[in-house]
Amino acid sequence: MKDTHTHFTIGTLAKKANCKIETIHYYEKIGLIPSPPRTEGGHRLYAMTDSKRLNFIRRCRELDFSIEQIVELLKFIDEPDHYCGEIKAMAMIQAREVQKKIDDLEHLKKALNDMVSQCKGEGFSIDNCPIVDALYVEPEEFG
Amino acid sequence: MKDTHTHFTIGTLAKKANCKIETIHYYEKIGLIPSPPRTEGGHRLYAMTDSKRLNFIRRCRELDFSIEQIVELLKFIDEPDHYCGEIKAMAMIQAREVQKKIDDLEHLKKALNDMVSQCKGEGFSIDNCPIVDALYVEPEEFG
DNA sequence: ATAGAACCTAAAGTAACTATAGGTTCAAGC
DNA sequence: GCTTGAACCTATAGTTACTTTAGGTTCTAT
Repeated sequence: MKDTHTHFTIGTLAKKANCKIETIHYYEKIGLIPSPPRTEGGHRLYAMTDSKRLNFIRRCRELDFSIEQIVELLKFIDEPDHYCGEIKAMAMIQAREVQKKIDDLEHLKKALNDMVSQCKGEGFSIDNCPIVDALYVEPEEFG
Repeated sequence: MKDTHTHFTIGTLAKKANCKIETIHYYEKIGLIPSPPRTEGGHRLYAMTDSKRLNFIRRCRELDFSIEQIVELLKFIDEPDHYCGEIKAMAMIQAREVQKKIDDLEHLKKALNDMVSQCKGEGFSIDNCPIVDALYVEPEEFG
């Protein structure tokens, strides 16, 4: 019996991280995750650490972080010799970025909800739709 | 004197819609906006209708609608027999999507802030990182 | 031993633009 | 009328973060 609890194939890793095998290949190619050991035949073998790392990456991607930003975040993890001050500073910068993104999205949400609440959905034709009107905004200077 | 009030060049249109000339070229190429008439020399000439349409497209893009979704929205606008219920539905779906993203980001922000306040001086490794722990979600079946 | 699932590499395709190259036209100033 | 430079033209390549395709190899279960 193989030690399937501590070592698994790329397909299993993909399922664990909820992504495709090709995505893992891609991350390896760009150096976001390390090249794992292989079987005799060349199949990749992963461990829990890899799963955690990939999971982190995928969650960050879901949150719209760019690969470049994730590289930065992973520095927190990959360089444990960093002093606390540096880590703190980077985490704070990252938190500010996140806040900015939240603010942007709140704005977006409000715009969408405003449109929705002004529109009764029925009885309005396109010529008389608040959503269309809301989106057809002329710029101040070039009307 | 040219009729600059009703006809303008691509550069002017770009400014009106707050986008680049190349983006307009691109939209024309993919058929999102019609090919306008040209001058003798081949320069594109636009009218107010074009400006309105492009403005609508750009606003939708700002709201994270995909080009494909915008094609759908424009169908509703181009076919006056449609009611705006469809547009409302799409806006609602979009708003829900945005809310989900906000919730995730709030989570991440908390994780980052927690990390800042928990930082005591040692570095974090992959197995000992508050951010990773906060983001790592065990998959249901594959723990 | 063999079938088929899972894996491998390399290259091309996708969305929604952006950037570059190299040439043409237009409008203003002399 | 001529020149100059901004604005425009086309076509192609580059960007990000993957996904898809093609064609071949390995692994595992019967």
